[in-house]
Formats: sequence, structure tokens, C-alpha cells
Amino acid sequence: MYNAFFDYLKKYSSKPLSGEDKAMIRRNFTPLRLKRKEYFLQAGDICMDYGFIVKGAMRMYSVDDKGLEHVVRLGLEEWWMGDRESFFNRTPSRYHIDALEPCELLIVKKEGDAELINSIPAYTEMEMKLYQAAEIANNKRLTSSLTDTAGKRYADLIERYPAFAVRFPQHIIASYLGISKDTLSRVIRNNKLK
Amino acid sequence: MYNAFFDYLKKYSSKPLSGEDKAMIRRNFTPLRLKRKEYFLQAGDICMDYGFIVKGAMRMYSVDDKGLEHVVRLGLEEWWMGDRESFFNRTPSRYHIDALEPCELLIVKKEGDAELINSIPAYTEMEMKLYQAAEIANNKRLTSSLTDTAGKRYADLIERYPAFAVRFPQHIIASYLGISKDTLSRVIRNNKLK
DNA sequence: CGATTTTTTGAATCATATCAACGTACGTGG
DNA sequence: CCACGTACGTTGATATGATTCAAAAAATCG
Repeated sequence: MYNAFFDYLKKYSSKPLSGEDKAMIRRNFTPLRLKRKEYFLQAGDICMDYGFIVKGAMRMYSVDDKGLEHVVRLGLEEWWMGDRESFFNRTPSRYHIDALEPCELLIVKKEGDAELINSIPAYTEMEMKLYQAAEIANNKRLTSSLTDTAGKRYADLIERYPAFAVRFPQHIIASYLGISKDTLSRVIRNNKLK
Repeated sequence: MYNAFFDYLKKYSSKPLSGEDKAMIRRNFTPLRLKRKEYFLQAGDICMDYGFIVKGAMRMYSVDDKGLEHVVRLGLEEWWMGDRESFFNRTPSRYHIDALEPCELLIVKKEGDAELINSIPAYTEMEMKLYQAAEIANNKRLTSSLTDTAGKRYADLIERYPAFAVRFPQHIIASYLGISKDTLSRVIRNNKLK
């Protein structure tokens, strides 16, 4: 369980990880299992735990006043899941997070994360890189949503994350891309004819 | 010039700033003036400097294969400007950045930024908060671009940043929102009638 | 002041949404 | 392990919000 996370840390940081460091990580991260469809966070609650996905598939989404769901983030193995705003500011979340497959997570509390940042350089470096990567990815997603057609957005997404097409149902991906399931269905059919 | 930055740091960090710290900041940040329309960065170049805007208005934009400009970020006083991806990874940028008004910046190089992060806790805290705030803001912008109409997107933007309506021409804001200048013009007229 | 930039407006067109209906597949409990 | 029920994907018809293009009016800069 924890080894998956240590491997991940090694991948994202050049700095070494002592036995002491590993012990501290074990102390601050606790395992959590979720059944399919189980909630990790519900709108209105404060996101007290930030989760590292060891295994499984998750989605974060909002529900608007008309009752429509809007997927804002998807997560698979080695991704993080949680509402950063709620987690850091201790404010009620506007999002739901649930498991689309049975999941294994390692979760950390705000204080635990802070302790690790202050104590373990490799962890700090990972977190910094994560923020940078997130900002870059978000920018790409944003510009593509502003300028590209539905077809191109889907093609780009699947090219970047081929696993998405297999792990997530189409209507979830459609929602993530901000297009209707009907349009996505048509778009996929047409792309394949080419 | 530097005082504006020290004030900003105080605002974003609870940690104290010694005279020594301030001296190090002065060493690593250099002033830069830009005339109206002058470039801070051109696509193809590597973003060697990251800029803190002391005074002025700037925009970051890409130019697509059809020659159309797409504004990806806007900046006013106390905002940062630069292409993070290019800056950190030393890769050629896909963006142009220019001054929409005469600007005064404080610019820092990658090494300077790294030195400050390693040496000055207040600076590190500010940078962390910045990343968190940026991620949250990006998420909001993203979800609004996916789910809201042009009119709501404009209204939300101006509610959040009233200065934008005054400081940036409409067609720049339209591009930032990912809508055509024509549509934005109509939308504003209709909103005002209400 | 003149030149350039910015905004406005109408008409035609396009991409995507919406709604409803149907067929299929799949997981879950017995 | 099967059958049922829910979830998922497809498709057509229609509606709608936004784009594009062109041209003129208004505002702003130096």
C-alpha cells in the first residue's frame, strides 16, 4: 500500500527518502477503502482528508440548481483527489467525490500534510511540482475548452489519457469535457469513420 | 518600487521579514519598465524572467494557426506575469506577453526564485498560497467556461474583478472569456437593460 | 487633430444542446 | 449463475446560443 506512494515520491523528487521519512509518512497517511459508488466527500461537508489514489477510479462533481451533474475532475491510480479549496480553507465544499470503482486510498489531514511539507524535502518538492503540473494542465484544459471543438477536445483528452476511454463511462467523460452525452456519442462515431 | 512587493508579501504571509530578507529580495528582483505594447515575452522564446506587476496592465496570449489571438491570462497591479511552464522547464513558450499600459515590474530569475524559496519562509509561504489560489481560481474559470452562458461568465468576471471592465478593452476580455467581441458587445447591452 | 483602435449592429450560418425514444449491456441480489 | 432492473449509449428532430463577416459608428492615443 505505502510502497506505491514511496515509488510515486521517487518519481516526482530527486531528493532521498530516509527510513525516518518513510515512518513519518506512514504515521500521517492512513489507508481508506471505498466501495463502488461510495462517497469520499459530499457537498456541504468540509474536505478533511486529501486522498492519494493507490487503486481505483474516482470523480469529483458539482450538482447545479437544476440537479444536473458537472464532473470537474477525474482520478485514477497515482492521482490525488480532494477539494483543495475546502481542504485548505476549511470551508464547506461545493463538490461531491465518489468512487466509480472500488478504491484504495491513502489519506492525509491538513496538519499531516503541513508536517510532511515542513519535514521532508522530497515531499515538499513533489508537492511543488504537483502544483506546477496542475497549473499547466489546468491551463491547457481551459484553453482547449475555450477554443477547440467537442471532437478535438475528446481526441486530445484520450490521446493524453488513453486509460480514460476504458475506465470511465462516456457520459462521465462528456460531462468532464462540458459537452452533452449525445454530442459526444455522435462525435466519437464520426471520428472513427475517418 | 520594492515597498509595493514587501507590502504584498506581508499580505500573503504571517511570517516576519527581516532586513536581511529584504536585502536578499532586492538582490534577486530587478526593476523593469515596459512601454505600452512592448513585449515581455514572445512565443518561441524561453521565459527567463517571472514578473511581479507593480504598476500597469498586461496580457498573455497565444496566436493560433489562423492568426487569431487567444488571451489566456490578464494581469494588473500585484499580479504575477510569466509562462510558468516555460520558466520552470526552460522550454520555448507558446505565448506572447505584452503591456497594455506602461508597466513597472519586478522580475526574478529561476535561480533567484529558488534561492528565495529556500531562504525566506515568508516568501515560500506566499508562493505556496499563490499556487493554491491559482488552482482554485483556475478551477472556477474552467467550470464556468464549461457550464455558464457568455452573459453569466462576463457578469461573474466583472463582479470578481471590477477593475477589469475599466482597465481592459472589451475585445480583450471577450478573448479571455473565450467568446467573440461581437457576442460580448451584445451581451453587455442586454444585461444593462435589465 | 488625424490615425488607429475599439465597439456596435444586422444577417446568415454553425456547433452543440435538448428532448424523447429505443436498444443494449452490465452489476447485483436472489 | 441467472434474471431482473438500472445504467449506458445511440439516434432523429428541433431549438438555441454563439460565431462569422462586413460595414459603419464611436472612442482613444500620441
